[in-house]
Amino acid sequence: MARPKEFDPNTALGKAMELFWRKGYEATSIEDLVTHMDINRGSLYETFGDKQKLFLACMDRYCNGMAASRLSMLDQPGPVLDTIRRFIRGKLQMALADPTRKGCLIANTAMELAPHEKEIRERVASALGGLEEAYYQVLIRAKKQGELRKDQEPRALARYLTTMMQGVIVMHKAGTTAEALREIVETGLAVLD
Amino acid sequence: MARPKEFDPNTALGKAMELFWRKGYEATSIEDLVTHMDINRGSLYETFGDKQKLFLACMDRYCNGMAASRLSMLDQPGPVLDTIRRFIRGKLQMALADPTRKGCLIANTAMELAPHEKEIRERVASALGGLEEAYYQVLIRAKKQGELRKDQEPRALARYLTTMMQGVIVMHKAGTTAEALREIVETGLAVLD
DNA sequence: TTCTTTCTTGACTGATCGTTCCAGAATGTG
DNA sequence: CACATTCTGGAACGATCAGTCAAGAAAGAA
Repeated sequence: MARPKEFDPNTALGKAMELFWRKGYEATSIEDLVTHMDINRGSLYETFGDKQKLFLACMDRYCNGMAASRLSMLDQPGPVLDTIRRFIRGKLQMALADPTRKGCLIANTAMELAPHEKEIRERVASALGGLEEAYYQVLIRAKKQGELRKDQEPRALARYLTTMMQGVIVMHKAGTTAEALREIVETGLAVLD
Repeated sequence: MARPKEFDPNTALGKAMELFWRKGYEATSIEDLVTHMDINRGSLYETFGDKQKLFLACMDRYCNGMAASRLSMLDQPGPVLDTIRRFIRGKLQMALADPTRKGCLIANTAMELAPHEKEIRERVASALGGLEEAYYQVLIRAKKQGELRKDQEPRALARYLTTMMQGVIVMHKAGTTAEALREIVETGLAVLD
């Protein structure tokens, strides 16, 4: 009869995600992971496969969290564009509340690994596409409710908003002040006016 | 009498910069550098110090190139805002012409190392500040010539433009198409309208 | 030609890398 | 209690890491 695991794979995966998110892929060693996840290296390999498979699982875990976050913030009553403004300002607040300035795992990975790893590039593109699609669906409603001008294209705006927030993440990691970041976001949101 | 070096330190530095720019800091080994720079490891250490000092020298080299590029594109005649538009579109063109999608060394470094390395964070902030300042000087002229509305703040717009381009870099590395990137940039430039 | 200084070549060091493997422990059924 | 199966702990493997060092080569002045 098999001995049950002494660790919870899901909890361990969450811890691995935190570490990869903060340090990146290359700078995170198996030793780092084993210590942070509080499991032994044999269990890590048996449960997750290898370092890259673990990383991919972490990206999935992160994207699941993002998807839930989008659902809870975009499906809200009131003026549609305000929904987007609140969502984006909320995202900025969350980033500003993070003293380690680890940014977004997807953006981090886009920069570090996407140009070199096809499977990772596809995962990143899929994640960004999901975020863009969420904006798009909301902007379509905004268009229908007359909140957008004729020349304001939902798809273009959705892509733009996704991109702008990536830029905010880069500036945040570079050390830009909270005040400056808020100003940048407000300036960028002017595209919706 | 000393034997002269068989390699040109400036040429070697340029090659190191290319490699760090493409692969990042952690993923680039001394072996990679030695091979790519076409010098031997003793010369690398004797000339540049160590890996991190070499990296910092590469950042300086990159920033010098950026500064020259800004000068040559921002000081131009004609409507001032068009100068910025051309500069940004030119930057996008340069990025799109790069099959390796290596992005911008400053943005890459902001994401990979800035949160963890104080000196690197300062260098990154300085570089981004220089770019922002260039936009700012041009936007002040635009304001004076009546090309900006009263509510359009040069400093806010300068920060915003710097940020938006970081976002474009992330999306480019993530695999976004040229068409989509052009649309994003045009949408983002609408803030200047 | 000799001598001094510096360069190149590449071996070497100690540490760490990702991954595999083994001994002993723990689990639960028969 | 015995047994089969799985888990934990952590050593070990082969490779690579950043950085150091020694032998021999090259340069040019005396």
